[in-house]
Amino acid sequence: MSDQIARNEKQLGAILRRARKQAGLTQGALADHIHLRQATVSRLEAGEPALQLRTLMAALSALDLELVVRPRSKASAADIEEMF
Amino acid sequence: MSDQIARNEKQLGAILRRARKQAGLTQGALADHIHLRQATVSRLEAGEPALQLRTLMAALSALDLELVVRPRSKASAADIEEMF
DNA sequence: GACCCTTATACGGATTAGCGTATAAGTTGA
DNA sequence: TCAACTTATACGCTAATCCGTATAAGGGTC
Repeated sequence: MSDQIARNEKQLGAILRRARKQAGLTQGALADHIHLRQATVSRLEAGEPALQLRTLMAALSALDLELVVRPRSKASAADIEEMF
Repeated sequence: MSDQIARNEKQLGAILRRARKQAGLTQGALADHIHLRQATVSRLEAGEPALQLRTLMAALSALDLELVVRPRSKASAADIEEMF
């Protein structure tokens, strides 16, 4: 799988949806884990920008994911392997 | 600089603060760029969890940063650092 | 001390997330 | 085809964001 880069809410939501499915969870099951409603998970994955940061972090945590913040890469992800 | 890993809102806020300072911007200047108030930037950097996702993404964009979502790695120095 | 720049905090008001609950719409499998 | 599961959407409600504006609290220099 290639890098999961998110520069906006929609990309972030799409990444979360893929990760959740890969974990074999439904929106409802994930929502239970993080004590939020299934409707909220739905909106998160849909990329709504006005959701709370807490919702995102809770979902990431439940899916055992972490965020990395880095300068925007100009080149496509494919040609950057490791620089050192 | 090593990876900027964020597993919670506080770490994310700290990363944003470092990035902003490195860019030579004040909270007010950054707030102007993304059409938010200086007070909102302050709360974002303080790691308040209930801020909107839109606020985070706007700040990242203005600082020319992007997010990478990946499986959690082993505990890093950054985690232990802010672990109390 | 006094001054300036930056950051943190406050108040009233408008908008809205997330709640509980419920249901419509979409998807999958027998 | 159709039932079962999953996801998207709705309504009334409470609480909290973010707004504009303003001010208090730090931090540095003279």
